[in-house]
Amino acid sequence: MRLTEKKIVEVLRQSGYKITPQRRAILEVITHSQEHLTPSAILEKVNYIHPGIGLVTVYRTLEVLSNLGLICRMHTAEGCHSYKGALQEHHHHLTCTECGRVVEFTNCDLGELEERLSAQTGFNIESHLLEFLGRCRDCQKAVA
Amino acid sequence: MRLTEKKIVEVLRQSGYKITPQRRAILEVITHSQEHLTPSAILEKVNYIHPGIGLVTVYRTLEVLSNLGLICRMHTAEGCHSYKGALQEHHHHLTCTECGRVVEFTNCDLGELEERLSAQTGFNIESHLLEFLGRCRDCQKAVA
DNA sequence: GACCTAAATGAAAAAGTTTTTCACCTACCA
DNA sequence: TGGTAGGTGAAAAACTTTTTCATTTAGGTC
Ligand SMILES: [Zn+2]
Ligand SMILES: [Zn+2]
Ligand SMILES: [Zn+2]
Ligand SMILES: [Zn+2]
Repeated sequence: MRLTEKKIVEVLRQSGYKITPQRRAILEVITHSQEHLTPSAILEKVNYIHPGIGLVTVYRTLEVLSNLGLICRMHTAEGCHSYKGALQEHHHHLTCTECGRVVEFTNCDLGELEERLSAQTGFNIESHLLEFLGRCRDCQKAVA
Repeated sequence: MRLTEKKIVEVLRQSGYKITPQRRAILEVITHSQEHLTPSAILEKVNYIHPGIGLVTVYRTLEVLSNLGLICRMHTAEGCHSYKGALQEHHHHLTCTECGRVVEFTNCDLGELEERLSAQTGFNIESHLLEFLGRCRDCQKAVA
């Protein structure tokens, strides 16, 4: 079940955040939309409800909601760029969130899941994005 | 095996691209680095080898290399922002590259792969990113 | 080696996104 | 009904990415 506006407001209040008309407008847009929206797209929709709201407020609200896990932040195919020499084979990355070290792995085994999803949704799946995040051995030691 | 600078140059030439000193410098940086690098980070390193090279050239070269599949473009944890109301459960997305429609799924089954990677690399894996891209039923029809 | 041309480059400007700053405002609690 | 911590908007700053255009150059041809 998707979180309702009411539930989100409740969590915000419990976490000590104020419920402003701006935040309500942003919540209304997000909870009523099926698609993923960029901050500017959210602003555009919010302005129908609450003209004059600033993009800054959208950014700030999204950050709060995101930190509380109340909205989900998605990685768009374009937009975040970091590059590395390519392996010839299909592969993915395991990245250390502490030091940035990257390990590659080639056996992603997503075929079965992909088939299941394809059958369930009717999508013709063309590619996938997979990435693991964690802490490498050294960085684990460093903390201990 | 990672692609060597020599091999990349060969493919570039075969594809009709010119081999300029700027491109060589960029290739040298990318093929000799273990980490993922942002365009600015690449420029910084390139400038040791070839001072005066422009950031624009870096962007242009990365695009060419990326289109030819000679480098790999990675999604960084920050930087690409699109938001949606959250499901309460852990979930991922299947997105239509044509119309943007998004389907959520909750059974990602990555536990086994995660354990294997963890054992192999010593990483303490904290989270993962998974996303499928394809064409939805409607968009498949539209083409046919 | 000199010449030609399509492709590549660099500088500058434009466009777009995200963050910072700061004076003013307001939700919410006592 | 204050008081105050937290929130807002406008403007500016900081970045990233794209576009434009005049100039240069790699690589093929003679
Ligand atoms: Zn590390
Ligand atoms: Zn894979
Ligand atoms: Zn579609
Ligand atoms: Zn998952």
